Amino acid sequence: MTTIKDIAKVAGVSTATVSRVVNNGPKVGPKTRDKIIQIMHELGYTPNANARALVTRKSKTIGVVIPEISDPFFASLATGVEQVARETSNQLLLSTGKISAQTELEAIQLLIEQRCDIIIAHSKLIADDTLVELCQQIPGFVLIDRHIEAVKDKCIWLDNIEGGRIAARHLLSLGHQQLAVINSHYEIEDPYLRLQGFREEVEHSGIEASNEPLIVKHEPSLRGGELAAQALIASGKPFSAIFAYNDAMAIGAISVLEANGYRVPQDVSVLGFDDVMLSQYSRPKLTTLRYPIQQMAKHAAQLARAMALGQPLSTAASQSYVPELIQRDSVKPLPSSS
Amino acid sequence: MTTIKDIAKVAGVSTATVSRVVNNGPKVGPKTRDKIIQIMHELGYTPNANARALVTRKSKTIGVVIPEISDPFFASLATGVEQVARETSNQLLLSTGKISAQTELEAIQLLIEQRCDIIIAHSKLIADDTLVELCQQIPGFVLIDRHIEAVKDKCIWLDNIEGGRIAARHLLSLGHQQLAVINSHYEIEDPYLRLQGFREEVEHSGIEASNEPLIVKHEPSLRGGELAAQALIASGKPFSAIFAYNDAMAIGAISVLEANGYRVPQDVSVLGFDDVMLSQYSRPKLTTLRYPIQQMAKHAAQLARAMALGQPLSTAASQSYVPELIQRDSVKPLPSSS
DNA sequence: CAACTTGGGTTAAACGTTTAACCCATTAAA
DNA sequence: TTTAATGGGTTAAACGTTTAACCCAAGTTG
Repeated sequence: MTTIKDIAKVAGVSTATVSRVVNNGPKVGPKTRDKIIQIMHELGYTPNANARALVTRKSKTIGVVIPEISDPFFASLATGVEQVARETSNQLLLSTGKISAQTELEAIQLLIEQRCDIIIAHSKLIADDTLVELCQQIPGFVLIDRHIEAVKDKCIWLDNIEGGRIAARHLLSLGHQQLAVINSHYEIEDPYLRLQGFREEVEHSGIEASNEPLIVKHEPSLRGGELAAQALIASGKPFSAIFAYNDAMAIGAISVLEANGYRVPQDVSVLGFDDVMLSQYSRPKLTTLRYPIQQMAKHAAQLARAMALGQPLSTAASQSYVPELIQRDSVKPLPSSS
Repeated sequence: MTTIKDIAKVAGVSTATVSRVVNNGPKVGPKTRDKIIQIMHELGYTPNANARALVTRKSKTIGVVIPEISDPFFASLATGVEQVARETSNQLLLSTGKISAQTELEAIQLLIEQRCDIIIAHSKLIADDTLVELCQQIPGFVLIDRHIEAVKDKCIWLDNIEGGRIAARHLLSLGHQQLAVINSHYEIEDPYLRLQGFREEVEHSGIEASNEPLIVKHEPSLRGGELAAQALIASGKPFSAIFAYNDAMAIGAISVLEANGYRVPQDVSVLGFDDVMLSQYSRPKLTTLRYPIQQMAKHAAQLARAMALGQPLSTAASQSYVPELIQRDSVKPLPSSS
């Protein structure tokens, strides 16, 4: 590949001068500039980002760690980060680590090796201590979807408890009393917190103790939702509304419900979570709680950038987000017949 | 950040020795090795990938260019590439360029600056010549979803014409005669080629000339599908089966059809294209043509890697893929009443 | 006219690695 | 005992940039 030296030789100038025209620097006359540009084109020169990063100690790349690309939720996350990358003319380095704390850590490690100035990590599995250390070591390191009190100004997260509360309040306000929850079976915080908020609100509402919510756990996927709904039906217990862990589970549940003669929302209401694009495509269109992940990701990236630059972020936006109820067609009031 | 020099100083050895333990090289005794590893941990050393790339002239990163991350189709593409990246312990650098030939080219340029050994580009807008040039300049450069005869051994593409034929054959074989096509309105090859194949087969089948397929174009999205279906209905012309440009359009069309009293598939059959995850989630589950994009992306990445390494790919797999008919519930035979 | 400034450069060090070319003890083989 | 091989290192150049520190000629000022 052509280097700056080749150009310099041909143009009969020093590499410093060539470097200056590449970077639109000062100290080079218009004549020389034109000549060099000309030669650069002829020789098909492309600057070497590695050499640059090495000497300037900044890589112009922003790294993202997510479990996987195909999940639309994480794709939204990446898109949010990509937007700020574009705005700040940075590159996007994407690292995935889905399986274990080990692979998540490796994914982060790779980004550090690349000397990303900015890193947005979505990690559910790595231990708090490790993450705290990373936050402290690397200025531009920010956590998304996770709340660690010790480094909370480097976290952007969703208030899952409040999410659970909002869900419960909505269902209760429509008269539903026989509630069911289809939760994720993963041992991470989110399902627990949502359930906690949900229960809190249910108890709060003075519903009869005998009517404690039915709870069933499965993999947070379409298939998991189907299985969960089957379990719910098989239990023989009555329910008029379901709060699902995410939209995929909600949609899976709906299809099993309908296959079993329940109409949604006439017989059973189903409330989703996340508001991925899917939920608009499903029929009935899904009522759900919007997880503003893309916006959060943008925020995270901006925060990380500010941290990396050492400038505190001016916008005083809260780092904790509250999901928003999106009313579509899968949740309806309980017929007042009872 | 700690460098190899710091380690060397503390350990009282040369940087060469440290470098060797970092890379599991030979020529270092077990005692020294252990000591150095120990020190590396204490000082929290992380190798600098940029410096490495500079001197070895290989970056261990594989670049992908796609229009956007959020589209599930492109997310699948990226996932395919990511799989090979993981298998070959490479990094994934993702560059998006959606709007114009200009931005697509910029996205590629960025990857070249990073000196990616391997680049998989999805480009619909850049002119043939430019791409041919890139293919020739960069050994590990491969095109996906595009077929340029001059560099066809660096292309992986779908046979769109055959896709159109398969669609037509399937619909015709079920007795449908009054056909409609909902196509993408973008001025790229794919919609034309599919339509071409579709028409070919229709003419071939000796259907009456008066029954030429109804054609309507819109943006290839859910919304576009809705609008297209409306246009179809408004035209007043009869149709019993629709071939949609992609699954999103198909689903949009279905919702409008049902809203207008048509039942799918009893009154109208709808055939999608792509088989994104969506199509399993929709109801009725979508009959569609599978675009094996993830597999193609894997293939492209392997091909690119082989090219970069100068080893011709051993597997003699064809570089052109044919979509596969996935039968679900949105297409049914025409009731033989007529 | 001496003393500055300014425009347009050049020189050379530095960034953090890798690696070819050496070097020096030991030990083994002839 | 000489020669050869082997293990365990060191030295120093190179990768492609950027940038601080110089340098010089041609104006400008006072």
